[in-house]
Amino acid sequence: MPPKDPLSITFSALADPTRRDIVARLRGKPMTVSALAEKYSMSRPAVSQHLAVLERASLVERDRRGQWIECSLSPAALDPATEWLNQQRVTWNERLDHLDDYLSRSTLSENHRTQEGRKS
Amino acid sequence: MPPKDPLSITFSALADPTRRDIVARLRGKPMTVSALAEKYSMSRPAVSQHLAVLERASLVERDRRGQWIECSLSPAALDPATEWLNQQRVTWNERLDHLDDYLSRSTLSENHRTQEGRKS
DNA sequence: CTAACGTGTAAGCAACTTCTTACGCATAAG
DNA sequence: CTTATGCGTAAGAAGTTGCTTACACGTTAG
Repeated sequence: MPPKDPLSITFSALADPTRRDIVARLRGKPMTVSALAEKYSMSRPAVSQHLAVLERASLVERDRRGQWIECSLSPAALDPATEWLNQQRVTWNERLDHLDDYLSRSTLSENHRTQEGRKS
Repeated sequence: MPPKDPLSITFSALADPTRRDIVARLRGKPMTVSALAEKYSMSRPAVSQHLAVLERASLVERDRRGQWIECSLSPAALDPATEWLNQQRVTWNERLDHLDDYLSRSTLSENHRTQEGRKS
């Protein structure tokens, strides 16, 4: 069967609360697999498999450090998904002015040009 | 057994190329179910089931119009997913922006968690 | 009325997910 | 060396997904 397209891989990687929590937790600092596994009420292999899904989506990298493996985030892999969602917004922008309130604090930064101010 | 959380419902609804195409196609112009089904090489019940998934994610509304059912988007349902994705990126940039502070200060307090403090 | 159309639901099936336990392998420690 | 630790993979159970065909139900046409 044909391999899944990248966007589907990304979205289905994010369609699990444990994996989203891993991403959010790694957002602050890299962690080893066992340090991550302590945070969840499932077995360590289950966490390892979640990490494999995130790695397949290019969201997480694992670096061997002696006996330990340090997991770190590759947040650029979220860009295509974010871009797809923003693409949907473009056509809706007349009806979505309330989104500015919803997102303004997180999206509007001088470092990004992704969100142009809409006509007011 | 426990019901899925809203974010997981949204992301897994988007984790399918047919459903993303339906969302993109419905963007701006409502369509009937059969008009949608003509666009894909699968049976009409399959499209109907995809619509049910999108409806369960509050992304699509079906309105009976006589014999036909018109499908339209409920774009606000994408807000939480967009917000989550942007949150990840913002925190990543905050990390990079704070890196200089982090390296130049010997003591680390949680007082500098604001976005306003990040100018070069 | 009867027939055709637009649609949803039911049942079934193959493929995929998400967990488990058991095991293998490498590194570190005694 | 021998043992413990960190981690991955294998195999299997249980549930979910994505399709199919068959059918039911309401609406429109003749």
